[in-house]
Amino acid sequence: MVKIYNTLTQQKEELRPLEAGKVKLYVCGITVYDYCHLGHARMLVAFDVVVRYLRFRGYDVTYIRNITDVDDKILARAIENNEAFTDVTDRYIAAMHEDEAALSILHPDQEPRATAHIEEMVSMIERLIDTDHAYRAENGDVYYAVTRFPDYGKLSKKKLDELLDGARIEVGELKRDPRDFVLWKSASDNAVGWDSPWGYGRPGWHIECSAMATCALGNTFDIHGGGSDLMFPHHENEIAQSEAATGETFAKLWMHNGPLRIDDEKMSKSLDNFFTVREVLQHHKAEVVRNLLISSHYRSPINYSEQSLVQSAKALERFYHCLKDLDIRNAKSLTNSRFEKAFVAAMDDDFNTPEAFSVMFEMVSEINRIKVTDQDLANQLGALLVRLGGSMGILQAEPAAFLQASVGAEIDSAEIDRLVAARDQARADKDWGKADEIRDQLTALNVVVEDGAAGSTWRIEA
RNA sequence: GGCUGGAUGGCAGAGUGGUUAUGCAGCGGACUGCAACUCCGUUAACGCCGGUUCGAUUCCGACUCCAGCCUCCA
Repeated sequence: MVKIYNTLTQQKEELRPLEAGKVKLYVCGITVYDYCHLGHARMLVAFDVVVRYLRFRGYDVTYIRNITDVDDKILARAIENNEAFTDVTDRYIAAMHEDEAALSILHPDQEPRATAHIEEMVSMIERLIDTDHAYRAENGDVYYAVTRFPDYGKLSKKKLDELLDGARIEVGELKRDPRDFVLWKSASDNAVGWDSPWGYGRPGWHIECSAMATCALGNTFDIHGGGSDLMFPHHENEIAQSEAATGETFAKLWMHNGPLRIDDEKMSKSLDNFFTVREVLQHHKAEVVRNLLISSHYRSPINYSEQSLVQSAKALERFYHCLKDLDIRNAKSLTNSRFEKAFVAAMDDDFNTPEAFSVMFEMVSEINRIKVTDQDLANQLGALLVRLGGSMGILQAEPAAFLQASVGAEIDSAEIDRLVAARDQARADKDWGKADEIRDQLTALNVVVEDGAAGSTWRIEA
């Protein structure tokens, strides 16, 4: 029984899909005007774990994550670079797919783009105008009349009159109410845009998700997710638009992942602490980054720092060290063990990855303890460990490959093998001085040698 | 100012009305030529003040501090 924290009700709820065994999930994706940053990665990984785990639990998940491929920032970037806005979006969509692949993020089942759903947006806006939830301003803009939706604020727990205090009144205001938000922006004929009943223009940001989500999943679906910073106004507005247009509940359950911080500061361009995924992956193993992103609960803030990366790397080293001597491939995963039950209980409880990790580390201890005396059981436990790790998208690499991989510096593994063999010979000759000298050379290369019963192995020190 | 969430051992980070989270680090021991890896043992915590209770880190209330959102934002 999977329980998920619902932002709407502010409590954990049992997952009861509309259709038994099937989960329909919509997540707000990325606006593609630049490379993905670590905050994006956090969101992508958080929902990747949701999808992987629900599938692990036997659910048939339909995962939709949109791409915002038209908006002011994209258009500004296109002008800046003197290129077509589609050149900008094509480039960053391709880059996003590369980043996702590197971080072992599964493809959504559909990746709808805003520009491919203008028609649906227009017809939704028409319905909103017909029902007096929206109005056309003099210049062709269309606004949503927030006061016409009594439930406005139910997701972010804001009261309409409280919003008035903070609302910014813009110069040349065309809105009837400062809290209203734009559904359709009029545009000059030479700008990017589409024809509409209200004139040439382009859609507002919020309407695209309402249109694409209902188009792909129906008026009502199971889970809607996104970053916590999207809760207001984006998700609040999605609810207002969709529920006013369809008269039905939009998403039953809302999930929000917590923010990513950099060295204990909010990540922002002004602080110049903005890391892109590809920058980070030049210096760190993708799995280490991914593991860092799931080592805290998805709703908590995560701090990204050199220290937290080292911790993540060490945790993975412990796993892979344990798996290294096992024969996983020919082992059958243990079923129904107390470990699996504890793991499932942890993950069923709102995807509690830290608690799941504690179970997995207990498995590591157990495997290390018995691996000499009961190789068979150790292999089975190892297979289980890999299977459980798979439900979170980790531990799928070859242990030796993980341990000997290095990022950034080129490693000459043949040379290392030669040094290790030479040291082994020196040890066989009981020439400790020479053996230690070679080890010093290896240490200088960031290589740690480990002498085992079956000979010496090496790994790259994180 | 409003709303939401948080304050746990040296660090990271779960959880629980009474019993070891877990990882890293520390300490003692085993293993090792010495290490590394691993194992065994071990130290150490629940912001502050009240209340409920036989008993609270865990429930309730006040307080202090922190973060996020209220503007584009994953």
